[in-house]
Amino acid sequence: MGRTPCCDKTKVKRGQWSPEEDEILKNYLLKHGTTAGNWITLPHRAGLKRCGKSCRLRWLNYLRPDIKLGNFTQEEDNIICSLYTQLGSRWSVIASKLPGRTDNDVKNHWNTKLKKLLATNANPTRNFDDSKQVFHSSSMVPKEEEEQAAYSPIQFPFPNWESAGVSSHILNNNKSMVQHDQKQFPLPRLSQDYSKISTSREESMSFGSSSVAMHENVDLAWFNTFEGFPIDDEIMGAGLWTHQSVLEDIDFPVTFS
DNA sequence: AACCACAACAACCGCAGTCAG
DNA sequence: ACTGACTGCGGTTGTTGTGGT
Repeated sequence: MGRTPCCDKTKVKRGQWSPEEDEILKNYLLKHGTTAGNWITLPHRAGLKRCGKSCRLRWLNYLRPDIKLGNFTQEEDNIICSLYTQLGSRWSVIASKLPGRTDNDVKNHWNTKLKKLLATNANPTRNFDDSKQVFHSSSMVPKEEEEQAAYSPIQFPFPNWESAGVSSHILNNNKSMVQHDQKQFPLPRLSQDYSKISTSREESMSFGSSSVAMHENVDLAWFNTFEGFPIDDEIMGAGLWTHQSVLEDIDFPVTFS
């Protein structure tokens, strides 16, 4: 026995919403709210020939008063990319960090723009050239790394890190000390074998304003920024998510390869 | 102008979780 | 504890717009 359909699809209108339908739905929900009754019966109550799920989606994604329309900002892009590396495709959670944005909006934006941007920026074959303090591609890619890349297209926790100038901050502060949360610990030296760093969903995490990747061959690689770290406002404005709870789970100082 | 390819966005579908009866 | 209604979510598809040839 199959699942009971939520509505009779032969009797409901489908496809694009007309301005008139939008107006009816918006007026009804502004007057009665979304909690008076359920979504299934709402179309009938409001006088719409639509599926309840369709009404809900239309309201949540486009008609709500607090919806933020228009292009995504660079800051929002960075937040999405950063959270995607940590959470995967949990669009509703990611959208909750972006006021006014919906999960559908974020998902579409990722699928049409950010995923491609990432594919361009995050070449999984990159290696770090310590002498030149840059990353470059290598034609020699171990099979293990190819498999890792296939598992997760995300190779860096912050896909725009290079264009944002993050690498220079990492590299210029190898010997610095930073202070954070009453603790002192050395900034790590980034592994020269950068290609071994994995940021698969299980292995990556973020804390403070810093994104960190862990790997069996690289105890910890410092990617981005840290409070107390001499970074500029532009990068701070990238809006990387603070995850204090993770910070509390880490014993400092950590070791670096 | 017509056609095609691609991008962007809107909407749908079905599954899984939640909760009340 | 079980069941079904309902909701929320993420994957996918459909539609429209735009730029190139």
